[in-house]
Amino acid sequence: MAKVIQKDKSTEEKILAAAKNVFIRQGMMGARMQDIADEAGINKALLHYYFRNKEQLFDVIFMQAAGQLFPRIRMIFESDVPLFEMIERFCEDYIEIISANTYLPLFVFNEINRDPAGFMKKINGAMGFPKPELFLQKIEKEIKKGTIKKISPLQLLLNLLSMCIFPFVAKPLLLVNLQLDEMQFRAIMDQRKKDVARFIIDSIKK
Amino acid sequence: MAKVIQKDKSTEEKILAAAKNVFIRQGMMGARMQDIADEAGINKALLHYYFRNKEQLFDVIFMQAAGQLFPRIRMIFESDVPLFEMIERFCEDYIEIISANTYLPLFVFNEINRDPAGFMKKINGAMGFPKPELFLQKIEKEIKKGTIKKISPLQLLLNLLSMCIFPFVAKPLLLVNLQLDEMQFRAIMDQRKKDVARFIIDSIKK
DNA sequence: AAATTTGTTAACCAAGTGGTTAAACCATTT
DNA sequence: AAATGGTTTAACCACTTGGTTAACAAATTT
Repeated sequence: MAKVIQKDKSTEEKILAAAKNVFIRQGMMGARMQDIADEAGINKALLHYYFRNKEQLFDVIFMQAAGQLFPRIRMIFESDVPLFEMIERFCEDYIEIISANTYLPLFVFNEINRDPAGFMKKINGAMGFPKPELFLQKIEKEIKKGTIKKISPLQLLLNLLSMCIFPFVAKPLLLVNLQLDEMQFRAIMDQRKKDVARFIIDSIKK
Repeated sequence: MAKVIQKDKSTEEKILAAAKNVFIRQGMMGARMQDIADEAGINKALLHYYFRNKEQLFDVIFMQAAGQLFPRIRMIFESDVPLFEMIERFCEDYIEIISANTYLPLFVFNEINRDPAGFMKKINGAMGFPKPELFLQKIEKEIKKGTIKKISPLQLLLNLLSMCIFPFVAKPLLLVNLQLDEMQFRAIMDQRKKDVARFIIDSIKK
């Protein structure tokens, strides 16, 4: 029970929390090791004691962020449920996951933009990137069955991803432009779980 | 074919072109004045001769980019045409405009994220940010008339923006993950102009 | 053509930058 | 209490950063 053989992790945790904040605010390039140390309330040398250098620290933060997102997306895309249910699940789960870390999408897209090949290598090496093949197949099957309208599966996938992910990318703009606070934004996104799914299904069902 | 050896291009133009590339690749924080000078093929001191400092140079680039986007969006949102036509126009025009500069959305969202209040001040001072009020009103009117389904106007606006803008934010991911080249991406986005409008209208019309 | 203004450069600088070092601190073990 | 070994710090270092200077070259004006 109280078998805490682990060394005291409070410093490491403080560093990770601080680094996450700074990297999100400033990006990999803009982040300063001194800022991270200050935010963690420690000496800069101690950063290098726990994480050899900036890139390694960033990778830990990034993989930690990616690790809490991609595997769950993957599971949804690989689950063998009917198309409409898969759409509903994706909206529900994706928006729920990201609502706890709204910064994630912009953070991830910036990293991909900075180094697309390196990103895929990192991710695929560690956990495998979500592949939407099954989702695309399901769409084609339903079209052939005649249960949904004829539509490009790729375009439908883009629509689903867009409507779930984009509002988080645009969050700072929405907050300042529509003068929303965090709670209102959260409420809108909560409503959106059901709205997006219904919006899509309404559009494609015959 | 490299036809124009840009000797006729003025130094200022060379700087602006170089700065744009570097700022897009590296972001405001990641960009180095030396890199911009190198890419422009000039001495670093000459950069400061034309643009006093980095921030001013960035502002020029940014306002130039914003200036070719926001006024046109504004015009669409303020044009007095029926709802469905406004949706069609938005998809058509937005995707067409951005296709010529696919980097713009991510660039803009990063800047907003870096300093939301400062962004609004800059933009509103210079050109006015597109206000979707008329669009929202039109939706409510159509709902009352009973020509479209009951739907939250804000959610519908988010859907429209998401589906038009997001694919450009996600472009590097799409290219590397779906193994597309620039031409294929362009073709998909071209197809999308009509597809998104129809997708939306199919979903909301009674 | 002389004087003046504009464009361009190499060399430089102060203030950071990521990263290292050596010494100190502190909880256990001996 | 001395020794141990992981943790933390102040001081430091080599290098990069944005920005400046002073001299020079090329137009432009007189």
